[in-house]
Amino acid sequence: MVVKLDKIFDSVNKNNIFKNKFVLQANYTPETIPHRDKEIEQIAAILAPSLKGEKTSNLFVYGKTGSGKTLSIQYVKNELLKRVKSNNEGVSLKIEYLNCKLKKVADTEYRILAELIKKLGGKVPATGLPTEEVYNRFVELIDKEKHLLILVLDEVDQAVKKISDNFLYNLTRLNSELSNTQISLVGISNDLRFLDNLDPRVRSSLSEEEIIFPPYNALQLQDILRNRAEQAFYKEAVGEGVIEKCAAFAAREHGDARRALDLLRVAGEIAERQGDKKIKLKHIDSANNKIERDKILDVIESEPKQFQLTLLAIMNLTEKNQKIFTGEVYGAYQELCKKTNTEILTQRRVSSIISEFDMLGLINANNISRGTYGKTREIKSAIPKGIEDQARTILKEALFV
DNA sequence: AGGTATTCACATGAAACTATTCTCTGAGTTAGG
DNA sequence: TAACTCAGAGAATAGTTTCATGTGAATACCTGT
Repeated sequence: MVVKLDKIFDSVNKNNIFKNKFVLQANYTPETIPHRDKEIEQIAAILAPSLKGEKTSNLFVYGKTGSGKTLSIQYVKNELLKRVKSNNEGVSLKIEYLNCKLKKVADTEYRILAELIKKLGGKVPATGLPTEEVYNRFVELIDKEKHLLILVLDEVDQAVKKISDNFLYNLTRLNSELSNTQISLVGISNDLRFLDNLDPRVRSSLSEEEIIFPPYNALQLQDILRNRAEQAFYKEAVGEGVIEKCAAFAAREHGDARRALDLLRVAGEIAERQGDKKIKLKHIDSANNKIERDKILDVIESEPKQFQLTLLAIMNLTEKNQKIFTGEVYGAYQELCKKTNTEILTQRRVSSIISEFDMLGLINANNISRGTYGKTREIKSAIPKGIEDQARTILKEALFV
């Protein structure tokens, strides 16, 4: 055993691939953002009036995941703040960034406000207050002194989906209640249709300005990857065609740069673990599989118990039949509940759970009608064959079946 | 044969309920002066 | 009398249940030829 571990530790020590892995991690902010000059300039132009202490237009930013939205905004934000500091003209500018997607941080109106208050140096209990009161405290806090406040709401679509859009309406309307401070909103979304199903009042005020981030194409992705790879890896560690292949993979997925970087990092990790001195093309393939697999298994593992029971029921049934229906799933689910001594939920609820799995992409469900035999959903497992067994094991362990 | 009515087995939505978590408030209690 | 404790009221949220309503097409049921 000892020998084995030594080997592993040695291989880490030798580490002839990574120079600085941090560069490839998701939360790393590079100094340069290639191929986004135009967008950054636009953002800067829109937000520039804030330097003079004027309220800027509200801004709405679109773009698929990994197209550099957040990065660009952060960049402009930092530059603005730097400028304000050096200008020293007594303009008090605050820019707060908030990611609305993070669970437990910001998925209700209350929590978003609470989080903002916390970031601005205030304090508010995690629960117990009426939402109205939190608004008041928020207003009180920011209106105390003369400020210019720019709120950056990342993934607003998520927030609105969960909360309803009058939360945004309240925010836009807040300016009229403020005497000292002015608020501008910057919304970031990766859903292009998001604005369409928004209250017209909110829409018009939120999207005074709009910027669309086009996805990166394969060549641009290569640039980005090369840029980072230089810092992340030792010179000889990246094999021929590796960058190109990563870029190609990610380009296929709507030009997601984050995905491309992940791919490169995981490929590096795999190469390292296998004791190779170089990242080769085959490592990328395994990396691609691994990322895909981990994503699915993570989701499965972190799902609540009732969800896991439902999923196991579905998996057990799909093993026997190609096509299964809601009723059968509910039946199998009930059996499992009895076996595991779990409370049985109503069919209505299980139906919702099935819908959620569909959204997560763990299953495919289609509404079909079977004539006299009723209308139902036809369910198919979307878990790749290769990891079904692993998935099943995880489920069984989690449920003590 | 062709047309229409029925019927099934759920889907989908809305509202109401439950348990839990947390703050705030004010009454009652305690300890010190 | 000030400080402290503690129970109860009120809020918010997640996860559910209850109730109500919707629905697509295979089949049953007519109907007139």
